[in-house]
Amino acid sequence: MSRATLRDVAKLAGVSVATASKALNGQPQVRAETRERVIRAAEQLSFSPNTLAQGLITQRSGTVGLLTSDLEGRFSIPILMGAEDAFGSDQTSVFLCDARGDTIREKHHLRALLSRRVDGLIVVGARPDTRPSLGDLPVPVVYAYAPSDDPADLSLITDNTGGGRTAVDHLIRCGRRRIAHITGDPGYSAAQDRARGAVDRLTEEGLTLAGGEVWFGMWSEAWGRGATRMLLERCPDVDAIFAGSDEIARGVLDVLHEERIDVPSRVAVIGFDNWSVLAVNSRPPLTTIDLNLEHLGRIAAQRLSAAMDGTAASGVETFPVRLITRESTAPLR
Amino acid sequence: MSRATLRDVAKLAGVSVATASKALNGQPQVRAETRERVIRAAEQLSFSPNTLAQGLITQRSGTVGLLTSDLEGRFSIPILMGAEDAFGSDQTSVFLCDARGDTIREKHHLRALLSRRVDGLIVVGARPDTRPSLGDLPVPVVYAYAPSDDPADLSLITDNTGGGRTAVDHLIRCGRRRIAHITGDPGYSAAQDRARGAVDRLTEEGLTLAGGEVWFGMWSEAWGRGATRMLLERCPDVDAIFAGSDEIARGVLDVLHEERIDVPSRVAVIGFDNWSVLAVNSRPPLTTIDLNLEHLGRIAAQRLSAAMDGTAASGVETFPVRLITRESTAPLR
DNA sequence: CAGCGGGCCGAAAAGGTTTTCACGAACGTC
DNA sequence: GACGTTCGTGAAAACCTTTTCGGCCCGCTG
Repeated sequence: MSRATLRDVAKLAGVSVATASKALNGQPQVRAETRERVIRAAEQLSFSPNTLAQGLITQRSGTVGLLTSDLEGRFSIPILMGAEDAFGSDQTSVFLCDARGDTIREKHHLRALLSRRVDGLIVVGARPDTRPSLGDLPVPVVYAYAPSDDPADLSLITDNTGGGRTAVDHLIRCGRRRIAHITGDPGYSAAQDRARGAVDRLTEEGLTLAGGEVWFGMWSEAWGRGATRMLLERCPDVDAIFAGSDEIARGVLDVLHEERIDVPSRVAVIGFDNWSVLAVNSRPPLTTIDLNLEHLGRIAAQRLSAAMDGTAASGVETFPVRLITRESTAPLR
Repeated sequence: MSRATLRDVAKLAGVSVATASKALNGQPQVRAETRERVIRAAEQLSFSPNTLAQGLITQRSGTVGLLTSDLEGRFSIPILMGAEDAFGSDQTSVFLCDARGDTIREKHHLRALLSRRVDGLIVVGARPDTRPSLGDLPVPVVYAYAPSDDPADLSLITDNTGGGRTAVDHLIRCGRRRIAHITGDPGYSAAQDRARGAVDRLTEEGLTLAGGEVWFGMWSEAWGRGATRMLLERCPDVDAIFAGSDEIARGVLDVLHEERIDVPSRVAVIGFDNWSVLAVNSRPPLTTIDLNLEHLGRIAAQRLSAAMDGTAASGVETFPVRLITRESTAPLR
């Protein structure tokens, strides 16, 4: 099965390539009967236009690059799906490249992508902290998840502060008053932001954190377990725990369960990320905060399209997160 | 920042485009001094060749398509990484498309990829069962993870039977004799194959499954928990459990822990998949079977390269899995 | 000194498509 | 019957690069 060219189609239809092109592309200056003949010829040869040649002359390759450092991670994939969705998949295909956290590999991929004449670039960081800008490029770029350090770039991020606030707000609405916060590495802006949001909301309510302060540590179940044990010792009457990630929340649940402390009737637990393999399967299923990453991906695609059409934006846009209610939280009584 | 063409480079270097091309591509028929001049000009203009044009004439786009139905899943990503790795990333870029289990979406993506003149295709199924062949295509195809139903195609799969055998073998070497197997949906060939491997190895040793038979159910923690409870009731002296997935294994561990049954001293537990967020974080960390998917991806890339160079293969190749020993198994005593 | 071969370089074709422009025919108008 | 429109079609240029082949200049050989 070999590839037919437009010339083959034209010959079979008895017209010139120019006419064939116009017929297939819906240009008006061709007689209906002729168009019909061309289309039939194309089908008969199962012709499909060579996108490379098209790109060469239209100066649009119909491709974008997705440059990430978080492939096996769970962030780039939803973003990719959202983006794939927003570009019609027949219009635009996406090159996926994983730099694996390595700057020179990133440069490498960048060169390759530019050489392939991608129409735009989406850059997804591995963590929500600011990352170095790629600088001035011949194609539009949007940074998603991790913002660029250059305000002239366009960055799309999730609202971690708002997420912390939402989580605590939900716990308060459940009637909880003694709320603790166990979270990950304090070196991550995500940890800091979520904690800030949580504390802000608590302060509005005239409350302070159970346990006195935020329990920073690591993004792991083990830390969730350890911190929970310490927390229970220092503060046995805690009635809600806001975990900075679903992994941590799993550790929290594990220890509560071990101590025969019922969730949610005695202690409510809320996670962060809505990583479904963790959140759905836990006992009980975990209320958590969803980052809305597919949405972020869709917006990234839209912004990219806009920029390709000449209306580029810049600055940082923050997108709201979403509360997912499951069974690990419930009103008191 | 706009894109320089080879003609710009040639003009700046004071040579013809032909010479410029040869200079940059290391062709011998150009004087060293001239080459030097061209290279400097190229750097100065930060020239990068237009891959579309190159592809047009060499008849090679330097791209491959990865068609999957398992994006948020954990299988395609390692395969993608392996493939990206095996193709030099500067030589070949990969288009990632997710059909989301939808046949017409798959057709759609396929059209788009062929239109983009990909040099080859890797098809990754969502589950290890046989899937329909894409049929005769103008480019080579390799099926990975899920084999094609057409023996004329080339399929690369993991050895699930061998995995079951390896798991049980490990438990036997740990001195266990009363080994149970809790696994997922019996409609998955993976479940059947793993079970068969396990039973085979048991039979060789003159043993039978603790609990009398394989506990088929669902691929979830909840099933792991439920099955374990039933198992303990029917067969309280079980000394090892082989779980058909890490998710199930998590459920198993959870109940054992709840029942204060020590792992691994009283019951050893082994999982399947080496899904690290589950396996590494569990208590204790989970011994499991790794599918070696990156390796599968690398081989897929190699087979594809070979096919592109004219030496196509067909049939089904099975690749061994790998035992990852952590702390949920240990010799008795 | 004629002829020849080797070393470097440039002109041109090729790859597949889109788009512009010119051309011819058919038709209507005066 | 001459002229102006409109409609449909085709020739050719353009996109950017690689590759073939011919040509030029030099130095060498006979």
